[in-house]
Amino acid sequence: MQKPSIPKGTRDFSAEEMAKRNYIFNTVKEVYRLYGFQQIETPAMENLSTLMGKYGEEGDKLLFKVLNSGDFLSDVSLQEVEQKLLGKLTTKMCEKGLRYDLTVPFARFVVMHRDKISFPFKRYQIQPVWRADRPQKGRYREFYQCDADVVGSDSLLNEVELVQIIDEVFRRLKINVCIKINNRKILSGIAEVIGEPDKITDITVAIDKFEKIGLEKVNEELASKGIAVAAIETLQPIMQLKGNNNEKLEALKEILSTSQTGLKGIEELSFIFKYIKQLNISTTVELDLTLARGLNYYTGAIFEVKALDVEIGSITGGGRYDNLTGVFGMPDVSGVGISFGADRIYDVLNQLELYPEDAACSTQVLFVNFGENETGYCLPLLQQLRANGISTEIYPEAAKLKQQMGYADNKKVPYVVIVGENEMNENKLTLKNMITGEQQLIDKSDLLSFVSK
RNA sequence: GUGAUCAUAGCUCAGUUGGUUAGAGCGUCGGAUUGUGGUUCCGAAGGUCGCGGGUUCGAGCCCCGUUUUUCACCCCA
Repeated sequence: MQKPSIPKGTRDFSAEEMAKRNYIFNTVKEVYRLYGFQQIETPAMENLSTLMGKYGEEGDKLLFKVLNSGDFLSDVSLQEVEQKLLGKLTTKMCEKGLRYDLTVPFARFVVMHRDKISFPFKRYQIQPVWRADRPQKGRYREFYQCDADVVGSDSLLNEVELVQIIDEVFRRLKINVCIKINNRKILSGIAEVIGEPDKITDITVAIDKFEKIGLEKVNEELASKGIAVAAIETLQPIMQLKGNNNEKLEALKEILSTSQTGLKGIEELSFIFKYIKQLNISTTVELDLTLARGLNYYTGAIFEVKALDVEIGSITGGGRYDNLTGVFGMPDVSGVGISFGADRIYDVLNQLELYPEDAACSTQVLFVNFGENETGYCLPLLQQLRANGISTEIYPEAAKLKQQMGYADNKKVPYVVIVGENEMNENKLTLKNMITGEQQLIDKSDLLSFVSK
């Protein structure tokens, strides 16, 4: 006998866990719908050519590849195997891979269906993605993303709406969060001003760690990437800018006065903050210059959401990316989007015990099974309850009553109906309330009113 | 990819310096109670001590390898 197991970094979800997860998905879906987003789905597998090279060198390594069916060695030469030319071998043995995120497949979707899509296109997508990463806290090899993106619109109104969506979702979930916002153009401007415009990626990756590892370590990392000492020094006051959002933006205008790109970024953020102020959004929205986000395709605004009451990484992120579909031959289409990290939100809700009570229970009424005659008497009653929206079941076998009651108890069924010979003769039934333990003999026709409260 | 760490019943975990027949709680099943669950009492089933090799008279315990768990780094949600 072999012990069953599941692959590293994957999870089963129990009935109870699914109830909780669906609570999150449904909340996010409902808010997306309210803002006019439409749902799409794409396949779990994409052609490897669609995925490769879109997530950088690291990303390519983390792609799950799907072995060709049939004779997958047909194109492979002995020499390639002996020399372990892994790159060549995988392209010959695998032509498909599991999706790594929802954004790239979406870009592919837009390009393939551009004839049927009217722009701007607002889509949302809630599906699992896979990464061959080493699992650790809050990190899995299979996890869900809940993306919403607008493509084909440069308007900053989209950014404002996304902030509203974030605010709305977390208000509904009762999680206290802080929305951090920054702009890639400002980061580019900073890189220009300190005289290291080519090192923009290294700089953003380093300062993104500011909150986690502190100023000193960031400086060390910057130095190790070959950033000039003078440049690092110019960077210090910028990283530690104090004050409210407007004060920060004013200070930045001075600092970035020589950078056209930087000033454009400031203008964009000012627009967004202006509307957020008018809309009275209750969540704190903070300009955080150390927010960079690893993904390199962002070109404008970038967002990140942190839970205030739980120590966990970001639970939502997003941003603006110009030229999303360029790699697939459809230039000049800009997109902006966000992604809720459902698995981390799940952990937050669990730790804070914020799930509503009714997320757990399923069956409302269980009918005890005493045999054929009694079943015939009960089935129409089940039908009637179900027609009235009450989830109802009858125990499938005429097992011992003790066992049937135990089943109801385990499943937390609040009402049990007992019908035996006595009840049938009187055209009645016994209704037991499993919470109080009380039971009473009632008229068949009164059942619905008793259990529908 | 780098560095740690864990693995004993379905689950959570004990198990002394290497010493006879590996234990507990929970859960499951049966009974006390053949028409009454959640409480109580009695009883039972359930183990290749992750896997493979080694040291030893003797290994759950020591050594090596491997897989798995968890965690940190890289990167990321």
